[in-house]
Amino acid sequence: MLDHRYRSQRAPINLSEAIIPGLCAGCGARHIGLCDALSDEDLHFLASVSRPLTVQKGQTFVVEGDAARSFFNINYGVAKLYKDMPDGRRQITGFVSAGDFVGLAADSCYAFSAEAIQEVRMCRFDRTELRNVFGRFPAIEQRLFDFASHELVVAQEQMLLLGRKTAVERLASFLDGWHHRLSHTEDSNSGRALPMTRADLADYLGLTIETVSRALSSLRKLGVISVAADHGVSVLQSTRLAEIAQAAGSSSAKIQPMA
Amino acid sequence: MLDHRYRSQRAPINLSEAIIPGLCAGCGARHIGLCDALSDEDLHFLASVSRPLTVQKGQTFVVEGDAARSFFNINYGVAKLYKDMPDGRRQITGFVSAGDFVGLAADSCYAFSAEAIQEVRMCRFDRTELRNVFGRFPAIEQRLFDFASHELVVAQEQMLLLGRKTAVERLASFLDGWHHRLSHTEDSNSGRALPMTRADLADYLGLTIETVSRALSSLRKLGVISVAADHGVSVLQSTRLAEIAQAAGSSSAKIQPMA
DNA sequence: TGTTTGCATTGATTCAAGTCAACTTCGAAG
DNA sequence: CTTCGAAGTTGACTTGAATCAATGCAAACA
Repeated sequence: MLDHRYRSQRAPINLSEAIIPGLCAGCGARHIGLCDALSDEDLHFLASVSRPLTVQKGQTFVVEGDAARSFFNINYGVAKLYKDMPDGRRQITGFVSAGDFVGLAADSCYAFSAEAIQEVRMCRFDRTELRNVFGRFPAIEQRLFDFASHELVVAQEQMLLLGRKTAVERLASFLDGWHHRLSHTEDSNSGRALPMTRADLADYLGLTIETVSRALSSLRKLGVISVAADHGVSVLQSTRLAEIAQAAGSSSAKIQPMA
Repeated sequence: MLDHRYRSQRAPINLSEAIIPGLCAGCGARHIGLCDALSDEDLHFLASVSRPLTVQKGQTFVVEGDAARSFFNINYGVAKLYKDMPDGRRQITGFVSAGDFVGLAADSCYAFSAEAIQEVRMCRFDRTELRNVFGRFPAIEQRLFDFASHELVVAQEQMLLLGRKTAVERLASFLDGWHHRLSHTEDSNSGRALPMTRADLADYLGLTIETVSRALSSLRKLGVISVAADHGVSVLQSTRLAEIAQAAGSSSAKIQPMA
């Protein structure tokens, strides 16, 4: 319900890529919060501080520790953000898709790496121009602020997941969240295969691929989801899934002893 | 080193509490990023949208799910932010102290609860006035944006900790971070007892109190820390502690086989 | 058409952290 | 001074997820 603000904002404008390189055709400027008509001067300015960028599946476009020169706004596709430990352990901190900003969690250097798990198209902004962009388009600053606040809410939710939930609860939480995310995007075909591999899920949920697989089997056996031949996951009972995710119904509704 | 921006900014101004109820005596407006002289009109405005607030140790001042009407800036003391599950499991998402903002991770409702673990003094702002405050003091908006970005970096770091680190690594990471945090605050008496209980540590690190205790014993036996009679923790070898926290030296410098 | 290869699933076993329980210490209350 | 209770430590045992290992399966390829 919250994602709505970030994902399903349809603007009447439809600026071609030829005019504003940084903004994709078809979606215009809606992703970055610009919904009003823009002056020629504004268009020229936007074109000067942003560039379109397409990265292929598997390609890394942000490397943890590199100087944080760019700031991205995703137009199409899904990418994973992650942190690696020297011995190879990896934690995926989030998946980003259309409308999301990438590059907030950065000071002089990026605090994470980013890799496309599908073909990803985005606008790249020069980070040094960010203040200027904000000055000219306060709507973008506000939108970015709201996005950051929302990311913090999501991050706290994820900390609860990683610190306190069981494997099955983690899977249920993720599937529940992804399900909602899809329903707010145009392509609400909830029966689709997930764009990420089991390894990505494991790295996101703080588990191993084997445990992810077993947890999916558990949920399947409970009749809450179904797993297709291509490993795609469909939610059959979304309410039940949400209950498992929040551990509701199991002990929150604990019967009070009479004594 | 990053905390420096948020914690050790000393402004020459020293506005009394009588003039601006929302700003504490002694620190003036530096916490919220106001370092220039303010006009009478500005002072009056600030007084109208903010109020000073003191909460005692153990007192909860933000409840998850409540309407997010206020926004806080901590002046003194330490508070814990946390999320609870219906069956009692708890995850502390962070500890906040002087200079920190509380209330970012909120939409219409707070996404977390907050409880003072020491006496805490803070400024409370009306959230509906936030836009007006930003409009009048762009420095605050910028500071808040920087703070939010930094919180995201910290949150991602914590996700890595909760998802992938061992108990000892988690403790080492926390102690290393707290050690740095202290060194940037005025009272850099690194031999101090931690303000939080073992239970708080456990809820922050996704462990049980017994495991926290055992991990502290491990680090003590390694000679990296010492634990005082009052359970206060002192760092003896900060470099070693940081290495353990990042799992460096164990396998990152793995010797490459000759073959 | 068979082979390879990358994912995914499932089973057997191990292990790090959780659970249960005993004990210590210390400060506050009586 | 004694008692009490909260907080912390340590030990014995259990368990949920990790690890190790085998197998399935379909797309890519020779």
